[in-house]
Amino acid sequence: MAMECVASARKAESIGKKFTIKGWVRTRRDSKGGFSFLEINDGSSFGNLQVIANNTLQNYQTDILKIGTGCSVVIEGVIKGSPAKGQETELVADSVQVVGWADPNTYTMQKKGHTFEYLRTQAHLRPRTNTFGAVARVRNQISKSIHDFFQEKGFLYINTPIITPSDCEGAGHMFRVTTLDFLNPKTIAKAEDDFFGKPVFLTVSGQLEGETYACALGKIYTFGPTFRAENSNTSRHLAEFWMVEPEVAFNDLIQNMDLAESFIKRIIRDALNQCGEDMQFFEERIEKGLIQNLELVLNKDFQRISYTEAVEILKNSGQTFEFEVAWGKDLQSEHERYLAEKHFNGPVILYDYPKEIKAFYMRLNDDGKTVRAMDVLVPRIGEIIGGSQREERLEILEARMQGAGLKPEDYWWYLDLRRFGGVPHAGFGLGLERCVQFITGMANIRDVIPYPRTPGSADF
RNA sequence: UUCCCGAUAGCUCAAUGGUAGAGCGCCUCGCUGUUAACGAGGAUGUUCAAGGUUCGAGUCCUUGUCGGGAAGCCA
Repeated sequence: MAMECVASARKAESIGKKFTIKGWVRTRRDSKGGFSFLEINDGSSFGNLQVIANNTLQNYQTDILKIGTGCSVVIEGVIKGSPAKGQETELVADSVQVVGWADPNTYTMQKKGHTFEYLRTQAHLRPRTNTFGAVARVRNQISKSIHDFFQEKGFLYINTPIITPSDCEGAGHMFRVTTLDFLNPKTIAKAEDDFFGKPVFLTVSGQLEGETYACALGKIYTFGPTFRAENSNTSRHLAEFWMVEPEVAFNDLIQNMDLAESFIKRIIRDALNQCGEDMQFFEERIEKGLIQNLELVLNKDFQRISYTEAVEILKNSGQTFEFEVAWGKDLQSEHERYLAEKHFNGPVILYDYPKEIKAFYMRLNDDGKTVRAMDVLVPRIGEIIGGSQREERLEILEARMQGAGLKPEDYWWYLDLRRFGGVPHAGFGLGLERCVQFITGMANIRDVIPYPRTPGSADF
């Protein structure tokens, strides 16, 4: 990393070296001592590089004194130790070239605090702020950790289709993909006339296709965009989000839990180690106690209890919940948060849920009432991972599909995995944006993806 | 989708039914190895939209639009 960027220029080992820095001005402060301070950011680190621009520069009066927040510049100079507090190094400019001006009367990114609500209307410029720069870097690190984690374990990265004729969950609304013009009814004919000759949708999960590759190649993961047309208006839902879905042949639910736990811990460890300055910012300005909470999750063994045990704990908790706790009912957010935040004060994995509240493909237990499902709950977020051991027995799977109102013949290829060389296998899904929320402490999911897509809103 | 809250200067917000305000940002000047710099002065308004009540509406009523919070669904 001998690149000439702000991140390296800020390090003491760069003192004495000649640098060319290309970036955007955050602030300018003039000194009547005969020079100006410029704070430059180029995205390579959270902190800015302080530049000293002396009034002996030929364009000092004509350009430099007019530089404001948002201007792009190319600056050449030598890195020196900074005589004042606040930064280790500074760049003493030999030349300052303004590449692009930013009119301070119309430029919407001001030097000081904007609300996240306002910045959402400026999604194209918000990456120039401290917060969104930090989110982008941490999100990138998480994506890298995801690939590193699985690649180092020998998983294959599989790209499952985004346009699909199958409905993975058997529930939930999907986005229809069509070339038919619904605004012009005269042209509408039949579904067979559509581009693919049948109804197709944007994927809600790559799991089923992922299973086919796991049942051939052993260990795989998918990592791509996912779409849900649910009318969910919350700080934790997007219509378009990114999901990671590992799938491992021959794994059972316990091995699935082990994988999920080490996976989460790897992401946390990398974020703390690789994004220290960004994480410190989130700790100080976004969520107090964030780092301590992450270290708690990193250092604690995840508690593992069955759904049935969880129901008993909640019933005996003495807490009054808005929603009733009863075996057979799904746990509500308040219940999950009580378990992760109050009762265990740390991450919890719940498993063996009633079959009625879980998907058809989860393996039925011998009790006939529960399935090999698991949810990983963490403090502050609640469910961050959901997964299961898959049903590998053909007859039971067919029966459960029919019980869920699905036609087994529509899933002939999925059932073939059970007909030919079938094996136990297990996997889980992690929503990337929820993971970014968990790591950064950002309260609203719309602020951890560059261009959020939510019901009634697809700007930019 | 349900419930609650909100919409006023570029931004964040004030304003008993009676003359439209402040802080920040911006501009000018001053001061300073400054760093959310500081001090003084200045410019800035279709009060979200459409109706209604009233002598008079930013303020009250109705509808709509947009935003936020909580819940449900989930990742």
